[in-house]
Formats: sequence, C-alpha cells, structure tokens
Amino acid sequence: MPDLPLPDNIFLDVFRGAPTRVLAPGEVLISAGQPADQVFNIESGVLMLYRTGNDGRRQVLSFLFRDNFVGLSATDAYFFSVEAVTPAKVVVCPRRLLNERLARDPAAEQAFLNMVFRVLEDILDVVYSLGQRTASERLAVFLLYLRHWQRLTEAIADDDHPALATVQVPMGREDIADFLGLKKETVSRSFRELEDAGLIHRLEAHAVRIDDLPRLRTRAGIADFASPRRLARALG
Amino acid sequence: MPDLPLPDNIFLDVFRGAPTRVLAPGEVLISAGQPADQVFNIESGVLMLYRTGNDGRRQVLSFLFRDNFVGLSATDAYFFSVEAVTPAKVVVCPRRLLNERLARDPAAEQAFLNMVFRVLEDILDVVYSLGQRTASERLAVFLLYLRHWQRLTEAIADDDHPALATVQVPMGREDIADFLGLKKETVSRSFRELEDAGLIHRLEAHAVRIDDLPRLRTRAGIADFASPRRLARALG
DNA sequence: CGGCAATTTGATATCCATCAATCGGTGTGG
DNA sequence: CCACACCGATTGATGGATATCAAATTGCCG
Repeated sequence: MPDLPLPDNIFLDVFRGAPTRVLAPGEVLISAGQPADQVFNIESGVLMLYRTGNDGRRQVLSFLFRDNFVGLSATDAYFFSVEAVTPAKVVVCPRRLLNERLARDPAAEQAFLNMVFRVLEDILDVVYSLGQRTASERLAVFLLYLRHWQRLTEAIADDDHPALATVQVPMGREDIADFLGLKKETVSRSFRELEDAGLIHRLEAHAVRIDDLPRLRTRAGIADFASPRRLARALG
Repeated sequence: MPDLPLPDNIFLDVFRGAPTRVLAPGEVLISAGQPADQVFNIESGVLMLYRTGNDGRRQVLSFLFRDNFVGLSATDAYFFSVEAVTPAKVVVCPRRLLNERLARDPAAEQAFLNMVFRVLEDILDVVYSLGQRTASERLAVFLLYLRHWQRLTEAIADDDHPALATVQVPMGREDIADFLGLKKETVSRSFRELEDAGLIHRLEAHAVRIDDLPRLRTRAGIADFASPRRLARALG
C-alpha cells in the first residue's frame, strides 16, 4: 500500500521560499478585525481559529493542522482570530500574491475553490454536532477528528496502523470545551464516560488510547471524519 | 435613498433561459447522496437545506431565500438535502454549464468564490450561535436573520422601513427547532420569553411584530445579520 | 361547523452548567 | 533529591436550562 500523501493543493506553491514565522503556544497569529492582507500555511504544530463575543464567550471554529491554509476571508478584514495551541511554524505570504496566482492559473483557482468547499463541508459536520449530538457523542466525534488529522499529518495509509491506537490531544480541556460547545468539566466527564464504556483509555491529559474503534465510531454517529468517502476526498 | 438591490452575482447569468421548476411545500429538490449534476437558483419561495443522521435526528443547516444559489458541492454527490418550505420556484442549470462559465470567465469565478466565502462566514455565525448562545438568544438571532432576508428579498433600503416592523416566519416550529438545535416546545417558550420581555409580539404562528429592535439586537448579541458591515458586503 | 394538525402551555425528567474541593503532574528552590 | 507551590484536570454536589411527556388551545381547511 502506498504512503498516504497530504492533499497537494497546487496553489500552495505561492508559499515557496516564503518567510517562516515561529509561534509559541498561546501566541496570536491573527486578531479579528485586522486587515486581511496575509495568508498562511502551517508547516508544523496545531493552531486554533476562534471567534469571541462581547461578553467573553468564545467559540473555537476549527483546529488547524499541518498543511492547512489559514486566512480565508471574503472581505479585507479577518472576522476571526487564530492562535497557536502548540509550538508552531507557519509560512507567510501576502494575500495579493495568492490572488494574482489564482487569477493567472485556472487550475490553481479550481484547487483553491475545492479546498474552500472542503472547509465548508467540514464546518457543516460541526454544525450537526453542535445542534444534534450529546456531550459524549461530540467528544467521540472530536477524538476521531484528531485521529484523522494525526493520520494525515503522519501520512499513515493503513487505518489500523498501530501508530493510530493512541491519539494525541494537544489542546487543553477548555479549548476542547469551546470547540464542542461545552464546559471543561463536562469534557472531563465525557472522557470518563467513554472510558467507563470501554471505548478509550486516558493515558495522560494529552493522549488517549482507543480501545474499541468500531464502537467509538458508532457512538460518534455517521459523520466519521475518516469515513471512506471523506478520506477519498481528502486525498484528492 | 436608492432602492436596495440584491447582490448581483454575474455568474448567475448561466440561469438565463433555464427551465423553471415549481415546488410545493415539503417537496424535495435535492436528496443527500444523489449525483451533484445540477445547480439551482431560487426565484421565489423559501427552501431549507438540511442533513439527517441515521437515527432520524435532523439539523437544518440553512434556510434559502430568493436569489440564493443552491448546489455547492466539492464532490460529485450532494452531502445534504434540500426541500421547499413554502411554495417555491427554482431555475435549474446543469452543473457542467456553470463550471464552464467559471472556467472561461475569471470575473465570474471571482464572484462565485466571493459568494462561497459569504456562505462560509454565515455558517460561522451559526456555529457560534449553536455553541455559545442560549435558546432565546438563538431565537432573537434567528428573527433578525429572517428580517434581514425579508429586507433583501423585498429590496428595502431603509432599515427602519415600516414593512420591516412585522417579520414573516414562513417555516414551522419544528423546522426552526432543528435549525437552532432546540426542540419545538422550547422554540415556543422562547417566543414567549421574548414576548414577555416586550421585544416582540406574536401576530400569528407565521408572523411576528418587532416592538423593540434595539433590545432585540442586544439580546441577539453582536453578530446581527444586518449589522452595517455585513449588509455592506451583502450588497457589494 | 367540525376535524385535524400545529402550536402553546403545563408537569416532570434529564443533561449540562456552576460552584467547590481534591487530585496529579511539573517545575523550582531548598 | 525532596518539599512545596502552582496550574490544569478530575471529581463531587447542587442548580438551572432544555428535553420529554402530556394535555389544552389555536388556527386552518374542508
């Protein structure tokens, strides 16, 4: 079986030779309201895209992993914030350069559009989770989502590969809670619930062993982040 | 003050002379899993885009209004369903034609991409609502959202125009509930809560009078669907 | 006018949030 | 090397918001 490549979006070549920026955990890359004049691509590490309300409520809209593109915006100002969860490296490129690249090359534009569609589709999963799923179901989906990204960033072809038995959970409970629309205590209790059900085992706060993948998938419901169709798409 | 035009997305001209399809309430336009070989534009009426789980849970992802484009998909199969809420007319066009149009015309492609961005941004609002807002806050946001679309489809320039004092609520309570991640009884109670607070008044099940727009906006939180920035963009 | 479906309202149950310890690692200074 | 302090995670006890179950009411259409 061939190694599993990351989706190669040809427009990403605008980042060739672009400067790298190193981020410490918690460091802010994008602040909502700033002029949207740069785009980024993640070389390593995990970032978090979120939106905050006036009253301090925060919704994490997405976690971002290696080779994820950052900086989608319809307008000339970002409408979200992005910060590093782990130490991270991103490459930076003026937005103008990307626009020119897309305008010149229909194939690149097509690839870019497809990426935006994938983002859109992934967000619809999140909407379904937030609207319809219970706390432990959301956590089950989330763990499969982390496993999916771990599989992609480590380019693992085999779904049963032993390296996927333990899933790294780089972010804290509060960040998970703000992604899943829960409170951090509820996230803890949901971990326990999945553990008591024999689906997972907490190794430490930032790593989980998956004991029963099929039942974890059942618990999560259909929209498994590594379902065959989605994976086929992710691999382009 | 000039009349307020609908956003004129130039790529919509692929629908010129295209056949019209008439839909009765509840009639399904798109069924999840079908080959995604057609795209649509709404001429009149209200549609509903949703996703269902194996167990019958349903999440309404979006309501669709006049001049909304339907059929965005990264793959060759739809991953959502669409049905009519009210009697509706849509124009139908082969997806291939749109793709050719976009490939030929960079300006059209740009306009299309901008539309997709707007959709993305709107969905992020929904995610924030589902993750962070209470029931009555979600309903407040929803009523402003309906008001916003009513304003657009009726091309009303003035935000204080008397025609906007009453908002039509074409969909049933269950559909609202499945959009807001609530149950229909909770939607009823939230209507009552807003009414008791003096923000709105229920005229009938399908129409609401807004008594205190500023306070309704406050209740909804910042992401007002008709905030100046968003509106400027929608009209762009 | 009658009957059916949708909505509203009421009573109760459940799940998640909140408030409050306690536990457990990690890093530092003695 | 160990004691201690700190911070995040877990667990416990309780409260509150929403779901569920069950009428009662309204509105709509024949």
